[in-house]
Amino acid sequence: MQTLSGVTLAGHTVQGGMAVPPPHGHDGSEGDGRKQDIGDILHQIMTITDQSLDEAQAKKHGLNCHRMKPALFSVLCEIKEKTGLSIRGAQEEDPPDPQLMRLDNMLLAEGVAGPEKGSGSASVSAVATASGSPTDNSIEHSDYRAKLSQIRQIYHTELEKYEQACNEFTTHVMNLLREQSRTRPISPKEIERMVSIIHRKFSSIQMQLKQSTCEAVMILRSRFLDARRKRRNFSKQATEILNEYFYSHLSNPYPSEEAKEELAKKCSITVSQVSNWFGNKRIRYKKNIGKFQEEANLYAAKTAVNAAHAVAAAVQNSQTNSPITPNSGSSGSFNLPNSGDMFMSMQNRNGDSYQGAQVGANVQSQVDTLHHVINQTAGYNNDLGGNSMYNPHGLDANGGWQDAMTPSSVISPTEGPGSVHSDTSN
DNA sequence: AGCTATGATTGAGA
DNA sequence: TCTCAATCATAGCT
Repeated sequence: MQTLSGVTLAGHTVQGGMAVPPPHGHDGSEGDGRKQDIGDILHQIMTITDQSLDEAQAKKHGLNCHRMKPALFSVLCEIKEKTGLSIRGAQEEDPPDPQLMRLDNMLLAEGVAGPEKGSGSASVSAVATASGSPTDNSIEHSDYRAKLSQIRQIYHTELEKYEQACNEFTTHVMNLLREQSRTRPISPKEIERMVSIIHRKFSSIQMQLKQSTCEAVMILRSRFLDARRKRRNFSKQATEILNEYFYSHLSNPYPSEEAKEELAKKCSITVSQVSNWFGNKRIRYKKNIGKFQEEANLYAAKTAVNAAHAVAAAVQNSQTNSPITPNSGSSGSFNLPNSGDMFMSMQNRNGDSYQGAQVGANVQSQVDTLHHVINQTAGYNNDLGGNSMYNPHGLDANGGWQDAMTPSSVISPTEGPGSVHSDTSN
């Protein structure tokens, strides 16, 4: 309990020239009695600490019920306001902290703060766009998303905890101060100020939380980008699968979205990696066809052997009058002879499949084509120079792929396994 | 260490 | 949004 030296309660004059009007009543005859009352209250307040709790409680009650108590308290509150506490008054209206604003903006941009943005947060799409495949559902992206949402979750949980704690503490302090205001002069303004101090303290804790969240996001992001930048050669099997597709679709080496997905699955790589691979392959093949000649022949021969096996099986099937189609058993696989450029497809341009009675005719056509391919392959064996065998006819004079209809994205629905190309017909 | 092959990135263009 | 072309960065080989 603080003593208020220099306060003259008689006439309500305060040291320093401050004059406080009497709370109520203007009658001079009441002055002495009131003076007596106030002196009494002050005395009781000053000696309250010397007494036991029970006694103090009783005194407190007595004081609370004292008729002069409201007047005295309002005077004391005003004195407090106008002396020490008022000095800080002006400084307490803080402008928003620029650092906090920066952090808030950053968290918002990263998709940590603010409303949830579905599967693709702002940063994920930013990173994805930088990588050149915004719609790619690659392992890295889902991994990044998962980790980001983890950070987001932790951030929000912690924030909620802090806010809850802050509210609880504020309520507690306010109740305490209101309670105390019955025994000591505490103005509502003072309570307000105390609340704002509490809020400031909690917001500084929140700032730490925001700062570490930002750091976590930055680290995650840089790790994610580093992992992508780090180059690792694909497995031999993966390269083989990609090359097989490339050389069997040499007239139009633009896999459809579906084909890319399938290749990605088969090679255990991402769709964007497949796109990168084909992009690189097309450009490098075009730049130096001679260098790739041998590779091309190799894969042509390989495809032919696969074709032989498949057609043999198909012939056997048609002989036993089975209603099976050449596609059955491995539909969707681009390794099938009828999925590559070498062979006639079971599917026409509109994407409609030939059925039933047509099977025999198609098998015959495949056998014919196979003869052609096998003849060529034999030519390769007899002529190791080989340059005449694999004709890069897909390329036009301008370096573009001649019947490269439209890049995959446009034609893809009818492309994919079973589209018609003419690599072997020329 | 130097070289080549190859996966990834970037910017322009359609 | 996709592709091309140039380029970067690294793996793997000699």
